[in-house]
Amino acid sequence: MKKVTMLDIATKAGVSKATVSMVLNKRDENISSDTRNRILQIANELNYIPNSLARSLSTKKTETIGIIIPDITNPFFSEMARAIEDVASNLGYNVIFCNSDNELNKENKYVKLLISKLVDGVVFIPGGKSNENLQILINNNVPFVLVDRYVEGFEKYYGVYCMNKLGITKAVDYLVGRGKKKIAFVRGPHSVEISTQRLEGYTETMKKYALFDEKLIFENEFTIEGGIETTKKILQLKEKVDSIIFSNDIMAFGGIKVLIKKGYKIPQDISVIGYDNIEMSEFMEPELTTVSQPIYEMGKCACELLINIVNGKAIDEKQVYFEPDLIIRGTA
Amino acid sequence: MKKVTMLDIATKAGVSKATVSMVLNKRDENISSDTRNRILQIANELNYIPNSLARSLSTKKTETIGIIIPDITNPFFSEMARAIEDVASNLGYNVIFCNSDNELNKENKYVKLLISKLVDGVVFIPGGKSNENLQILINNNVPFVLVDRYVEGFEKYYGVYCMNKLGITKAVDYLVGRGKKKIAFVRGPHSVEISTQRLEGYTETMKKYALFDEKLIFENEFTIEGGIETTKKILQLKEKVDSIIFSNDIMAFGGIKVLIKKGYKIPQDISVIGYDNIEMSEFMEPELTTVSQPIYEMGKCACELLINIVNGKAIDEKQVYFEPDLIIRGTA
DNA sequence: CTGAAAGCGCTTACAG
DNA sequence: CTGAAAGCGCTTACAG
Repeated sequence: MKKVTMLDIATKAGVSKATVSMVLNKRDENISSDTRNRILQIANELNYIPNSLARSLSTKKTETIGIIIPDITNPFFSEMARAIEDVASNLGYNVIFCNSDNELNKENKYVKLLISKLVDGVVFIPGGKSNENLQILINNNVPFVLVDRYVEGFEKYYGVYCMNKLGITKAVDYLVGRGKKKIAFVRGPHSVEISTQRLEGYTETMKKYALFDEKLIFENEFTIEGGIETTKKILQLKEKVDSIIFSNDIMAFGGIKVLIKKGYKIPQDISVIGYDNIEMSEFMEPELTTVSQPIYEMGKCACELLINIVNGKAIDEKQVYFEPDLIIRGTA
Repeated sequence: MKKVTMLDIATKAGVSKATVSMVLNKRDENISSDTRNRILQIANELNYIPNSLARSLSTKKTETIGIIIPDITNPFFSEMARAIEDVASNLGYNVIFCNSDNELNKENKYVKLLISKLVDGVVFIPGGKSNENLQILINNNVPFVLVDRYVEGFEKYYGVYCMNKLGITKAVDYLVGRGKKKIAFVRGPHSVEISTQRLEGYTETMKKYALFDEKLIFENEFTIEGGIETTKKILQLKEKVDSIIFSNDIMAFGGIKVLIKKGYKIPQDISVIGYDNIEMSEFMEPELTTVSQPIYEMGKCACELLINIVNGKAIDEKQVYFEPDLIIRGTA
C-alpha cells in the first residue's frame, strides 16, 4: 500500500494539489464550499496523513523543538522533560529528546543533529561549559532557552533559572534556627555552575552565623551513589555532624539510606535536607525536607518562552528567575 | 546568516551539487581525491550541516524512530527510554518520545504525528487496547515493535516481553517457602494485559498451595498513590495479612511508606515484594525485594530488533521473551 | 571522473 | 474561485 499524497486527493477530486493544500491548511476563504467538502471527504476516506517533511522543507518550520538534557533517568530531568512535552504538545509542537550525560561531545553531536532536522528551537540544559555548542546554535539561527544551569558568557541569552544561593541560604537559616551548629554540606561537581552557587549560599550563611568550617564541605556527583559515598565519609569525621545538606534530592536519598542502615535516627540524631523536591521526596519515609524548585513550572516556562520566541512574539524578560522554597517535612 | 547548503559548497568548489552530495555521503569511489579534498575542506570551513529533511524527503528514510510510552516520569519507562535512546544513538538513529498517559486518543495523535514525520519505525509500549492505533501503523507500512505489554490480536507481530506469570509465581513460591500464608496481591488496572497475567500467576500459585482467598486481591493504578491507598485498605482487613505483593515497584514504595509510618516492621511484621526492579529499589532502606525485569535489556532488544527490521535484516524470532528473576533483598 | 535533470511532497505568490 | 509553476535542499540513475 503506497502512502497517499495530496496529488492522489487532487486527482480523485478533479482539482489541483494547490487547491487541496489550501483547504487542508484551512486557508480556504476562497474555496467554494462544494469543492472544499469534496476534498475533505476524500482526504478522510483515504486516511490521508500529510508528509510533514515536505511541508517543512517548503515552509522552513517543523513545529518541532529539541531538548538537550543530561539524563532522562534522573527524576529532576524527567519531570522537567514531561512539563516541556506537555506544553509543547498543547501548542502543537513535538519534541526530540537528547541525553547528553553532561558530556560536551554528546551535546555537540545532538546540537548538529537538531539543526539538521531543522528544529524550530531548543530547550537546553547545559551539561557544563557548553559555550561552543551554544555558539553553533547561534550561528545557525536556531533560538534556544537555557534552563536551570547558567553558562558563563551566556548570561544575556534567554534562560529560566531558580535562585540557587537563596535556596541553600533558606536551608541553613532553618537548621541554625533549630539550634544546629555542625552542618555539613555536600556540593555537586565543579563543572556545573549551580553547584558553586549553592555552595556560596552555604558558605556565606554559615559565616554569617560564625559557624563556617571548611572541613564540613564535601563534593560528589549529583547521584544516589554520590550521596552514599559522601555520607560514609562524613560519618567517619571525628567531629560529629548534626545535619547534612545535600545539593540535590537523590544524593539525599543515598545519604538517608546510609544513615538508617547505620542506625541513626532522622532527624533526631542527624537532620537531612535535600534540594529539588522531586516527586519521590514526598513519598519516602521519613519524608524528605528539601528546598523546592518549581520543576514543572520551570519546564513549562522555558517551553512557552521558546515557542514565543519562535513565533516572533515580544518577550518582556529574557531571563526568568524562580524562587526556591524550603519544604519542611520529616527529615529536618 | 543564511544556512549553508550543498549548492554553496558546489559553487565555491566549482563543481555540481551532485558531486558534493557524493563525497559528503562517502559514495566517492569515483571522485578524484583532488576534488574530494577540496569539497571536504570547504564544507568544513563553512561549517556545513546537511538538511536532513531534504535528504529524507528524497531517500524516504529519516534515521529516526518514534517511541510511544505511557509516562517518561515513571522510572520503569524512563529507564527503558534511556536504553532505547542509547542503542538508537549508537546505530545512528535518533528518537522522538511521546507520552501517551495510557490514553488511546493521545496514542492516536502521536501515531499520526510520527507517520507524518516519516519515522522509520516505532517502539510502542501500548497503553491498553491499542488495536486501532497499531492498525494505522500497519496501513502506513511503518514497522513497530511492541514492548512489555501484549495487545490482544497482535500476538504475531514483533514484540519484546517479559514473562509476567512466571515472575509472580516466583514471588509467591518464595513467600510460601518462608512460611507465609496470608499473601495479599495488588493488581494493576484491567485495561492493561500484563496486570491480568500477573494476577494469573498469583491465583494459580496460591491455589496450588491451597492458600487462595479472593479477598486478598486488590486493584489499583500502577502509581505510588495507588500503592498507598491500597495498603491502607489492606491494613483495615480484619484478617491480618503477613505479606503483600505489589504489581510494580512504585506501588510497593507507596505501600512501604504507609507500613513504616504505621509502625510496622518490614519484613518482620509484613513482607513486601515489588515488581520491576527499577534502580531506586536498591537504594531505599530497607532495600526492596522485587521481581526483576531486565528493563534496560528489554529496551535495548526492542530497539535493535526494530532497527534490524527497518534495515531488512532477517529476524529469527518475532517475539522475544525475557525471564524475570526474584531479587531477594531486605523487605521479604 | 563529473554534470544535467528529474523527483521526493509539499507551499506560495501570481495569474486569470 | 482555481491552476500552473517555481521552489525548498537534497539524491540518484543516467549520460558522457
